[in-house]
Amino acid sequence: MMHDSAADDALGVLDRMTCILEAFDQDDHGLGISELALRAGIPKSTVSRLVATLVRQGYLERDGKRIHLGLRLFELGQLAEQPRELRGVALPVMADLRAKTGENVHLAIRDRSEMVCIAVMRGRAAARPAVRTGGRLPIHATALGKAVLGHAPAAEVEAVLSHGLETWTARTITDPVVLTRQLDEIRRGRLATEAGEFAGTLSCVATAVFAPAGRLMGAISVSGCTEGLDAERVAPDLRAAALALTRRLGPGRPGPA
Amino acid sequence: MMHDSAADDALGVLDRMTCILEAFDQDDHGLGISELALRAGIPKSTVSRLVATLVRQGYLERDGKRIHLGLRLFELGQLAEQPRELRGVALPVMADLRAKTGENVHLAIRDRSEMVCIAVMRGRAAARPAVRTGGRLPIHATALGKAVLGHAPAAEVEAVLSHGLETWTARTITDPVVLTRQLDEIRRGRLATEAGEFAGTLSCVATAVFAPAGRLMGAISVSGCTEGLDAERVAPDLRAAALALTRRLGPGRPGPA
DNA sequence: GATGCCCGTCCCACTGAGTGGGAGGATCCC
DNA sequence: GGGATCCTCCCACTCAGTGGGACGGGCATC
Repeated sequence: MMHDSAADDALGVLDRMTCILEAFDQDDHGLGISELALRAGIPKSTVSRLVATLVRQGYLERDGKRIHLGLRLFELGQLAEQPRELRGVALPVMADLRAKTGENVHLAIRDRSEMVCIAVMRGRAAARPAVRTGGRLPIHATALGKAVLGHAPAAEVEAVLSHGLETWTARTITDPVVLTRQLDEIRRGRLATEAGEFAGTLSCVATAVFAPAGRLMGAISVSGCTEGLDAERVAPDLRAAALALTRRLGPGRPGPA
Repeated sequence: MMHDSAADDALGVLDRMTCILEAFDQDDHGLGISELALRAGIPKSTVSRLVATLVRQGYLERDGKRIHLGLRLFELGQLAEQPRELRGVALPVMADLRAKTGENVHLAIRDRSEMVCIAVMRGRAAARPAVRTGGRLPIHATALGKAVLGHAPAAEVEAVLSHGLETWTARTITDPVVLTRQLDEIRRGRLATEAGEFAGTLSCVATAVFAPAGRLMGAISVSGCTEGLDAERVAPDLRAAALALTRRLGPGRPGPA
């Protein structure tokens, strides 16, 4: 039982569950047991049994043969610490920033070498945003990522660099030296920018968001078509938004425990 | 091992995990292992080990001794079928409804005998909304709940009634006959209303939301202080919003599989 | 700096929860 | 009706998971 040729096989029930949950992506409208078993790399009979349990718990739902992610995940997700802390206070600030700039506004949190998008607001006439809420972005190829990374401890920056800088477009920064130089400037107060480094025709300007105690929380950005977006124009509004966020994050808990 | 006096004890790892995740509620800012073990009713050493696994998977995060719900839950939650299907198309419609009425606007989905709130927008000068996004409401004591229940199959209505109608305020409807009569009217096309049946000073008007194929999706509501809210005034806007939602839900998949 | 308290982790012998190959039954399509 | 799929159920095997208790660290209090 449970012996693969390679060395990557999952061991516990929880790992199996994760494999199942992660088999879903945004454009599935329900998967069958067989498809799920295939994607998760787990025998069908095991998947069938696990799915039954997960349905009972509300993590999955099923409608005949179609299985999809359940309401309880949404519920729990709304209680997740970092998004909850930020989203509530950020939405009005983001709405204001969108009104002033007319562009797409994003709020994201760092997770290792990716950014997880916590909120998105679509600008008036702007391009379709590159992520949905809950989506992930590469940290080194986005303004949001660079804004956060610029204020992260050197060890963590190193971890990202050594992780390898994946190429997304011809303009993606893949040279650690170039990236490090940009991060230095960001640390000194410049806004993080990005032009076509992640998706062909999109550009973005971002800045880090701090809690009052100085704790780094995430980043907020303004983005739109590369031609239409004037970084100089949106800079003051973006900076003001970040400050407003810090203020609204309230007295908060003191720094790191 | 694992023998309780009562007959309610959880058996599998997944049940244990659920107990742990559900031990968190909205006003915790991180729990310790001991507190968690206490709430979940699981031995400390087991909790310690499970938490380590859940942290590795991203469902939990820990900062020193404080443990809280992790980003991955938020991520997965955003992929949950029902909220995803509705939220995206609903937000503009809700914003519009708020602009027209000035009151709080809610969108909710049914889960057994409760409604899960999928989106909330706070009105201009309105009372604080009674739920946050991701929160639950009793189905029989809210307009949102009654709006959905009015269009549910008789068997499901029966299940809710036999489940017992919990008292929330002096005005909560606890008589199955009275509730059934209201549901009949709602089925015939009346808007669902509620005045102080859930929370003392709040009132609400709601209507069901259908997909184009006629599939019942959830409900949308307008709510505010009992004195300030004029059901007659908001009714046309509310009905228009529900229709707009159906239209925006697109061709969609055909009815039940 | 000794005492007590509470914290979270680790150890390890025990065992039943979880496993998965295969049978079985339903459904659909050619 | 034959064949291809799909999902569930059965059941003997065994290893993943368990939890009592020992352990070491942090923090008041005396």
